[in-house]
Amino acid sequence: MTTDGKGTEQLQALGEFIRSQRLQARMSLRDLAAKANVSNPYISQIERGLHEPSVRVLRSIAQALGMSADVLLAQLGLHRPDGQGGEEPAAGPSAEAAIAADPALTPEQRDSLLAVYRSFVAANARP
Amino acid sequence: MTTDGKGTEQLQALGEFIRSQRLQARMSLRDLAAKANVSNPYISQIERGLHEPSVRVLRSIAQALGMSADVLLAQLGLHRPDGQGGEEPAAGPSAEAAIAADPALTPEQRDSLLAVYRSFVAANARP
DNA sequence: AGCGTTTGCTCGAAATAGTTAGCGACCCGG
DNA sequence: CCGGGTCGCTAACTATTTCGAGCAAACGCT
Repeated sequence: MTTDGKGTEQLQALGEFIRSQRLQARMSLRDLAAKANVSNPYISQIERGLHEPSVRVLRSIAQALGMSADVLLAQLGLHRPDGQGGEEPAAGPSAEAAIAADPALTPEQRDSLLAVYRSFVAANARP
Repeated sequence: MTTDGKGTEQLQALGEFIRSQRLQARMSLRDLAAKANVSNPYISQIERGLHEPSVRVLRSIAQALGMSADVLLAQLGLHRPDGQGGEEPAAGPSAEAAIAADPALTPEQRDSLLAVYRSFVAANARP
């Protein structure tokens, strides 16, 4: 009700993002669950977009993954529900090359960032 | 359990903040409720710290009050649990520009990726 | 082969977020 | 003094999140 319809997409994106981060950190569901003080099945459900976690849980997960909670909240659509800004210059090759060449990142961080980027593009390209 | 005990404070702070903003906008509980598509009693309970609203409701309230949802989330304790207040631009337009300009990403994805990137760089610069 | 552990998942029950209905207190016009 | 209006709040109910217990498949080990 209310304003449903596209929230599901956001949820799935959030879940895939969390999963990609967890795998990148070589953690099992139970590892992450323990580190975040959340039950393992619940993490599983969140990763598959079946539930919308509360801010408390979101914060715990973010902390357990060693990242700011803003990132996860951004996934949930913290900004405008309607992504209409009005300026789309486009043009330019994908960010992959720039990430891979950035000297401010460690190799692991580059890997992680590229993984996230690819997961985004993949999710984006699915019909 | 877990790490509770201070969450109540945050909740009350959030509630008082919302109430003050609502009063400043000369709105009644019912006005705000209607504008945010939430029931009036629930707003009342939130304002008195009896419940922790979900991100969905939080976003609606923020929008109805004409402010960014970040502000309300910050009230909820989004800030660093580690009393470190340093968030600096630092400048390093390496991959940032490429990510921001990538046309294969949705606006939300761009923001997320940028947030991850910045968190990496920040962690990197930390002793 | 077998045993034990770990992986991710499904299925219910408990806790909590959220709603609809309605109450007493207050204000203003008649 | 009575309606009719709004104000914020409480009570009872429904919907959702979150948890604990247990399952099948896949792993290594002797």
